[in-house]
Amino acid sequence: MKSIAVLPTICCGPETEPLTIPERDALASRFKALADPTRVAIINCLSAADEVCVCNLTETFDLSQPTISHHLKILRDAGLVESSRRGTWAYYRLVPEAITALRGALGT
Amino acid sequence: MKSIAVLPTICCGPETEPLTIPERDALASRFKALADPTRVAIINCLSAADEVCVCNLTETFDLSQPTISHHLKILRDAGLVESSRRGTWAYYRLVPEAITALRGALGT
DNA sequence: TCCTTTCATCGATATCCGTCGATGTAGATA
DNA sequence: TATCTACATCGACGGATATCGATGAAAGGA
Repeated sequence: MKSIAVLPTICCGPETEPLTIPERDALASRFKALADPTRVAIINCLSAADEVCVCNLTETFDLSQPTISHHLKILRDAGLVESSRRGTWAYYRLVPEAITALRGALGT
Repeated sequence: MKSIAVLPTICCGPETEPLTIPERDALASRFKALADPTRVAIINCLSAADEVCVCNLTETFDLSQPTISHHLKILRDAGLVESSRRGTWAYYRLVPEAITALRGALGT
């Protein structure tokens, strides 16, 4: 239910303008969210389904439940995923626009 | 003068296969190389010209020369840039295929 | 040969990050 | 109310990382 901050500028292409400091910080923050094998796997897992319950993730990965929750928070803060609770369970899904925006930052 | 390891699999798209552990590790390593504002700015700087001398980078950024060299090594190890020495100077350039491959990993 | 310049590497340090157990919170059930 | 489950948060610990000064290596010039 959050608005998605879209990357305003392109990072690396043939005719590329210099990034401002806030822009390069924002880009690095987003890449940092993907700079961990577990988080890459979570994103990959979410991309295969509309929604994934946290309980499924804790089963899939050989990590403690707090660790999974920690990674999900990082992905949430980066705007790459969003969550919603239904009853006792929390379901996470990808934010496709955020992925697309990141991809766009890597060139035209 | 190095061969470029191309990302074999796509991370996050509509019909996406699960990543193997080596694949997700390789992807995370490459994203980690971009998970720093200085390195994002270096990539952005390199994308604006064919080649950039290290001396220009040390002038551009308010960081010590060893720190710049450290970041360049990380980008080199990730295969995102390559370098060549001519005389006293070292010139760095982008590896466009690596950037393209990373972009491809973020979807079709 | 000696000195200067350019860049890479080394060693040290402060901070960041991934991980875990313990605890808190909210919903469901009884 | 009491209790159980699913998930988030807290606090702590160990390992990784960004940064620096000092040093090394290689090339050019005096």
